Amino acid sequence: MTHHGGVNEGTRQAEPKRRGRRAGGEDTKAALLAAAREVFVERGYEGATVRSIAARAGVDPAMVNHWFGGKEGLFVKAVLQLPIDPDTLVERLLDGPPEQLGERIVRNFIGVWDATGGGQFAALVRSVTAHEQVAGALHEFIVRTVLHRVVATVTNDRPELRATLAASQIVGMGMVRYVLAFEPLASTDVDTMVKAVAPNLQRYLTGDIG
Amino acid sequence: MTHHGGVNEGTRQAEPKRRGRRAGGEDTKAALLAAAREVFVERGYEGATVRSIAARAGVDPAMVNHWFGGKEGLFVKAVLQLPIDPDTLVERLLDGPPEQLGERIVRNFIGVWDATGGGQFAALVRSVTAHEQVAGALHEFIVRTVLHRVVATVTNDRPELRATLAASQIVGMGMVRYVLAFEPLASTDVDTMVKAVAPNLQRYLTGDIG
DNA sequence: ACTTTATTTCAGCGCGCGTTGAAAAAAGGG
DNA sequence: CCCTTTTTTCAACGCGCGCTGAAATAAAGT
Repeated sequence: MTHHGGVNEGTRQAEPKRRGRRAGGEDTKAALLAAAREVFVERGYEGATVRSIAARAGVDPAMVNHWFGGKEGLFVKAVLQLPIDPDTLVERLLDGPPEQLGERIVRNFIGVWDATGGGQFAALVRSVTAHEQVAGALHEFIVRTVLHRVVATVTNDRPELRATLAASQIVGMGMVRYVLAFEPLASTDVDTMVKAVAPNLQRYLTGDIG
Repeated sequence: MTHHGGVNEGTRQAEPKRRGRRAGGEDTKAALLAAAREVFVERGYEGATVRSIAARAGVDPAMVNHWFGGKEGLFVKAVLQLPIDPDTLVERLLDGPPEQLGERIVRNFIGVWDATGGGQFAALVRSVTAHEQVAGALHEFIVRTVLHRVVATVTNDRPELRATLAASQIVGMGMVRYVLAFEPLASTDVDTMVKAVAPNLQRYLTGDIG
């Protein structure tokens, strides 16, 4: 992996990497973003090094500074970017009968995060340590801009508590499915998950919670 | 959420530090463990530095190597140690009518982790990145040695799925309460939590999950 | 073809990390 | 009291980190 050494003598025939602009079609920025998502997921913010990300992208570490202003900027662009627009999500969740809200939430949640391979969710969670803003972002997204608005349309009985209760089930599902990967839940298909989880979610949203 | 718990040795005076053995009564090992728990919780494994832990304990960084053989050893002793014996827990959970299993689980879970200030749970979760063994330990503890055995006493309908579903609700509750600290759930009293969560847990354990 | 601009590589700086080994100071036994 | 053992501090090592500035090269503009 790490071949370094200033040996000038011997059988060194491999010519040094060419400098200058890349051939057209190669996208350094995109390669860095993809590699960053992978490495941040695998190793967390502190554990992921700029050098390792650049290496996976097949690119010089200095590119991170050139394109993203540093590790922090790359992190924000790569991980903190949500895979779906909140307004679109709320709209989709409210499109249908209120008594199937739980089902739509489970379906959309799994649909969205499964599409990213779960990596983005894991990255968010694993980054909570490194950046307080991540916990804030999760709260802002999951609770305030989505669940709160959804809950408000179906009841006005302790909407904040109901929203966080629902969040606990959703986050828990994400943790077990994407971060901890407990089987069999991690591999269970969407329909089975819906049948199992949606009723509980529905109860948090509209049922009797004491 | 500036939660300062535990040892109050933080304000060590800038006296001319003398060498050699400490005066009797001071326990360097315990101070390091307490500080380590705090810092690992706050910053994760990679983010927590040996120097910062030692500083908080009011002790020289070299003490980490002397007493625990290094950062890794300190981490294992401080964080990976579970706050309750699994067998005791299972015994307590099974002591009572099966239809109140959900309630007993919620009560014991919150009771145990609240007692540590939630710090230990947060530390476990935040360490999943750094050490694969942590995810394994969580699975071993939550699912295999506790939930599995408990579920097996009440049903033989897909016990593994039921156990992981229950785990998803429990882990989710822990995440929202201790790691993400979403309000109002993070500050909700045990009885209210029981009324809200226990029925859903009960359904995962003994109810119709499709 | 020549100039300009955008992109990339490279060498290396300064810093903080985990760790080490020796020396110093307290405690304990004869 | 001296000698040994235990505990602690200290100075410093080697390493890898994020980041920088200049040089090199490809692409684009005229």
